[in-house]
Amino acid sequence: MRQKKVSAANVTVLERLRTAGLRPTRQRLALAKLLFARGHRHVSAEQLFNEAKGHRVDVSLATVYNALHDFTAKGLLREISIDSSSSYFDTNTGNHHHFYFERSGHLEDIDDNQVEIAALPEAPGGAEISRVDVIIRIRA
Amino acid sequence: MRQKKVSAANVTVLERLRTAGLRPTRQRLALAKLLFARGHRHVSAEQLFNEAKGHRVDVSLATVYNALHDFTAKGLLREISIDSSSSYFDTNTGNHHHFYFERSGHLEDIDDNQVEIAALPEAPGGAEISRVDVIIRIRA
DNA sequence: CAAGAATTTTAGAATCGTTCTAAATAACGA
DNA sequence: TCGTTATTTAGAACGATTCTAAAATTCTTG
Repeated sequence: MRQKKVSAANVTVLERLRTAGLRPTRQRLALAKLLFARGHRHVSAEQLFNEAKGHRVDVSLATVYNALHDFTAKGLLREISIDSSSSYFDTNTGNHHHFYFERSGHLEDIDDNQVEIAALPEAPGGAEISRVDVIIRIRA
Repeated sequence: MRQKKVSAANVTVLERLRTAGLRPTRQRLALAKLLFARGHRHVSAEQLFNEAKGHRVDVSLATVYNALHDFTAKGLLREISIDSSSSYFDTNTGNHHHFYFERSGHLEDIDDNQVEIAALPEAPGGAEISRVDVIIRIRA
């Protein structure tokens, strides 16, 4: 295989994978670069797969699923299921909420500090709350 | 077919269907009775299908799906997609929120007045908010 | 650097929930 | 009752996702 120049983005992504305890394989590096290149994103497996193809990144669909799940398990991504037809993966893993555009299926982040929850019920049996998701559905 | 005694529950359900503009067929009546017999519930299509079988209600799976969607379209049910693996239908159509038990996949209603949202962002472009869902995820 | 162990990738099959099809049946209104 | 319209149905089809088991790659150790 041809030797590839190690760019700054490459190094960063490589370190992120290593730190997360994931072997930085060619496929994971390429997918991580696509995912984390700029700003936060919401992608489905199929979307990422097609994007990879567009960038001449040769990966199988199974690998895209594996990578998305591995990244999620290691906290590099967060999985979102709003529409039952498919799952989305969010590169923003911090506290935040979502606008959901019902017509298009599009998702948009809402910063945590834009939503203020004044009262919440106790979790039954004093169970631990893993997180609170607020989804604002937009009909238009 | 054998003539069936028209019980009070029957009448109520029949009226609900008619009022909603749905023909009260044998199948829809039976499913509606199962759904609305007591308290609020969250059911998947498969669950309702099996429950019907258990009650000697002879319906096809396709009809269960049709009924659930028809009921939802007419406002008798609300559809919820939290776990991407399957959809749930909630007999509680009023304003309320949910506990979601990640381990079991179980859903539990939270009364609207138990959650107080003090601040919400504007919908982009002044779009109309169709509803706000709050999901409290319980890890335990 | 070589060799072995452990992990990852892959194509394609398999699975699962859901929707579609088109024909048979049932409900409605006149 | 009759014709019209809506509903039900079995089974095929579908789309997203997971599984399989073999091949390839990465890591570790010497």
